[in-house]
Amino acid sequence: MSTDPLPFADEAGRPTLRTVAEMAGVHVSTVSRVLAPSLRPGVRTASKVTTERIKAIADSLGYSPNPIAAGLRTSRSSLVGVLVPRLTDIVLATIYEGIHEAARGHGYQTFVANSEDRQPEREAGAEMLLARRVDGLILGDCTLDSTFADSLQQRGIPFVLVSRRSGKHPAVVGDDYAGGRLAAEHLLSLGHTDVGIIAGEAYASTGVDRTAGFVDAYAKAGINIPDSRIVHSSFDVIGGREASTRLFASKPWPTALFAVNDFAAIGTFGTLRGLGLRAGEDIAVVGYNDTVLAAELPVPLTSVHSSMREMGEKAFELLLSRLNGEPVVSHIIPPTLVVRESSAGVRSTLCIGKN
Amino acid sequence: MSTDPLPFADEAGRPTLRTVAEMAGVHVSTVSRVLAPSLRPGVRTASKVTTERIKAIADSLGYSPNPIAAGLRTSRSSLVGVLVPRLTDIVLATIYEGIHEAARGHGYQTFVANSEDRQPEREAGAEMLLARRVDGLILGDCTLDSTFADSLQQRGIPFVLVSRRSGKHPAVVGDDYAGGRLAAEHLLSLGHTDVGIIAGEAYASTGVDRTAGFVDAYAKAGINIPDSRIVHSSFDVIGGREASTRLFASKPWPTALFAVNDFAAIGTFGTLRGLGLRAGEDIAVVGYNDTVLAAELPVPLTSVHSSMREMGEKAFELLLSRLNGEPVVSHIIPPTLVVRESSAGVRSTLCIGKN
DNA sequence: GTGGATCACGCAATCGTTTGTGCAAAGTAT
DNA sequence: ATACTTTGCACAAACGATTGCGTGATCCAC
Repeated sequence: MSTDPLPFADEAGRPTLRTVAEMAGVHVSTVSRVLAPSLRPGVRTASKVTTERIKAIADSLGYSPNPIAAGLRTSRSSLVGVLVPRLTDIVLATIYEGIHEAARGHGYQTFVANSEDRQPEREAGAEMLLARRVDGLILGDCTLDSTFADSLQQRGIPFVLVSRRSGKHPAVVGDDYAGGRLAAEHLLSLGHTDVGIIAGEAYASTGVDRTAGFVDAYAKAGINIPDSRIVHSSFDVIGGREASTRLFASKPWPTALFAVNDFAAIGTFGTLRGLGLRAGEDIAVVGYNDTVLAAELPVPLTSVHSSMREMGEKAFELLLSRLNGEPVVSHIIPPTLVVRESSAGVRSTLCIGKN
Repeated sequence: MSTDPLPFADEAGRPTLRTVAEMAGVHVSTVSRVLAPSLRPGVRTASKVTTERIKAIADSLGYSPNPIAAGLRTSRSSLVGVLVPRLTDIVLATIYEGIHEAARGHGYQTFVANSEDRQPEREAGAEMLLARRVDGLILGDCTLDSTFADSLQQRGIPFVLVSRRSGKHPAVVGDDYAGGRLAAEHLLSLGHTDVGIIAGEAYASTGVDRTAGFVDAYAKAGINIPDSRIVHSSFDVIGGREASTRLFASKPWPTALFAVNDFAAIGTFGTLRGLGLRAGEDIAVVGYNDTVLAAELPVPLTSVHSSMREMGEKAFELLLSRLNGEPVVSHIIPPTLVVRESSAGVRSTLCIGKN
């Protein structure tokens, strides 16, 4: 079944550069130059005929270069590290898939670590990735207040941010402010003057900017949203449930809800139901991210669509530019509003009657 | 701000073994033996005093070994590759988190690749991971029919399966057959005799076993579930919607639904709603996996709980045993049923009236 | 046909660790 | 004191790839 053991193969029996060189009757350095042509100018290649022969032999042997050995020599790993709060958050998982795909397309692989959105884990995760000698970092868990990104920059580590912005560091984010405004204008057009906001974590630019865009759009329409109508929360179902419970602790109830995250929006459904309110009938609910679930819920959820996959892809490309020493410019992806039944027909007057 | 450049540091300015050796006035080999003590018998270590001194210097320098260089020498990478259909599936993401955590606890890191449940991507992903010289593989996307695992075994590559079983290969899975039976017994106890099954992909043992357990439990109760009531689907919301649409294409309608995946169960909600049926009132719905969403949905979803995180952890431990040459025994995790409103009060008689 | 440029390739050092072997110094037994 | 074991460390050879430099051979112009 198995072929004869190759000469000069590695421990696992894989052909090495030497195997190919020996079979082609040339020196390993020639093989290396043929198989991993340096991009730099002034490097001389082999003749056409030798090149073809070497490539043919490498192909027939199924040679694949040992990235560990190459990495040792070049001190480049073709690896990028990705730090996310958690992969079980579908938003981050989708962004990560985008990063992963773009990286693959450029000969890179990705390494991911969860930070749980906690500083010790964040630092430990980054150090772990750096210990693995990643070429650069993509941070999906940056906080507004933290100096973590600053310290990375001081250390000269190439990185970009994704999803959340922080300071002036290069980042690929959605236009969260505009997204918040879209949600606000939609609810304003339906006549809602008393709205509640499930605002997400106060340290994440996503929630903060979406909330700001929403509040400002209301202000522009002459409506002030009091602080009591803005409740922070985690970006998940539990967070939405808890925040909405607080929002509905006393009357009058708002006639519409804006949650800065679809899962938080889903979390409000339980609360509403407990109060005898039906989303999409008695109260309007708008989420954010337009995750795959939004359209398929029992009550399809109106949501601000952000291209998460694209965000991941762009983030990798931005990091790649940075690694190549090219100028980097932050990228902002415009959102769109997808109106569905959770808000479509819920005009404010209907709700006011209920209260 | 920054300290003086270290002598014999690497390109990025990190201290190397040589830096430590030079400062301690000993040879690098001594430092290596102190800092990375070999487990093998017969290796001689340094004296207590030298050991302490070296460790102190390494600590103060913040030395961290270069895994690339170590990997080149030992041809071990302390890396395990994980192959999943997709990380945006929260079930796999949770399993992956479990793997990741367990790996970290043992000094390993993980590399993940998506296979999209397609054979070419599966092979490409595995080859990529192997090219990166992972020490072993954890496959979360094995199919029942495929010979992929067989071929890996023939090549002598250490691997274990997780979530899905295939052949006799070592695996960590939930007891899907028992889980299907739990769901069936619950619905039987509510008097449902005409049930539909959203069975998942025909190539995945999870869906197949859950369905078999369910069908067999019904058979035991003297009720035969016809093939027309068993519809295959993808393991996501869309799959649930499509499958349920087919199930309800003609009357009589089933009075209960068992979906082998929570997301597929959620997908049925849209269909049911379109037909004027309300899950938890007119029809009973049972899902599988008890994902975080299940409890928080507008209609909380009855679901079979499987410990996905634990599954991931155990899978890593199993792989570790295999890597250490210890005997490996497959592990089966028992499921439990969590009853919620989507089925709790839906007795069959109520539904029959509707039909 | 000679000088110089260019081409095609080999040589050898190197990346940072690990580990088999060698060898003094110290310890132990006689 | 001699012989013999143990201890504590240094030496050097790997691991597989990359790359600056050197060197013969070939080519072109004159």
